Amino acid sequence: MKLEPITLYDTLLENYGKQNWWPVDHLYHINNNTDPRFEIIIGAILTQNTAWSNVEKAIKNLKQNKKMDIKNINKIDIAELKKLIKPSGFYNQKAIRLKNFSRYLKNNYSNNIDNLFNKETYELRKELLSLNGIGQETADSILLYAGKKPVFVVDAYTKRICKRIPIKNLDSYNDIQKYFQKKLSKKYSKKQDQVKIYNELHALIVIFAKQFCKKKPDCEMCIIQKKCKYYKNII
DNA sequence: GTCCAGGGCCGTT
DNA sequence: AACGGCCATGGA
Repeated sequence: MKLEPITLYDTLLENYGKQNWWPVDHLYHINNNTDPRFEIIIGAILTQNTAWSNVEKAIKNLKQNKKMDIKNINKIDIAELKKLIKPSGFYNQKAIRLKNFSRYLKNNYSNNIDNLFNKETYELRKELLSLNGIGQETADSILLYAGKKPVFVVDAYTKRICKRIPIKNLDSYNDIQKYFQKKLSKKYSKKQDQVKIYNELHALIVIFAKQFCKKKPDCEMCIIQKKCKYYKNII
């Protein structure tokens, strides 16, 4: 017995509703003209193994200092950048990673983010992965949430529920990603539909796993216990 | 005080 | 290929 990705999606959607990620600060965009894609990319780097509540503090600091823009990240003194993003943790390496990306966008795409996302998706993915500080999840988050590319994001939660529920007994990032994309694209063949469901499902997995399928799971209240082998084994 | 968070890199097997 | 140590803050 296993839970199909599409069934997981339907169940989570029914319980949580649409998430409409990436969680950008909408109030900010009313008062500013910065491209939200910058905020998504910067947030994707800042949230590496970090609680989003801490990332929000760093983002707020960047905004208050008008640095929520790749061009300004490129100009800012790195010591100042470290200070602003400090609440997000791992701030020494993350400052370098933000600098890396900003230099990359300037040198290779003339600071034009449309040029970046006009590139063929898997060519761009390979390129992002070659940057120091951009791994698979960060690259795919950038491609999906900023670039609207049909790429499913796998994270620690996805890996956990894959094994625990189970969905399919897979370990590697690529295998899990391929499996979800194969299953979901069967029902959603159009690119924009895939973007939408990959977007929603990843967001739903995050809130679901935070609430129930934690490292120490809260199975008693879990919304998918009936479909979960792990739950059936512990009762 | 302890645990953990929307990872990734690097060195060692 | 796979694994362990490391990076750091703030909330539960």
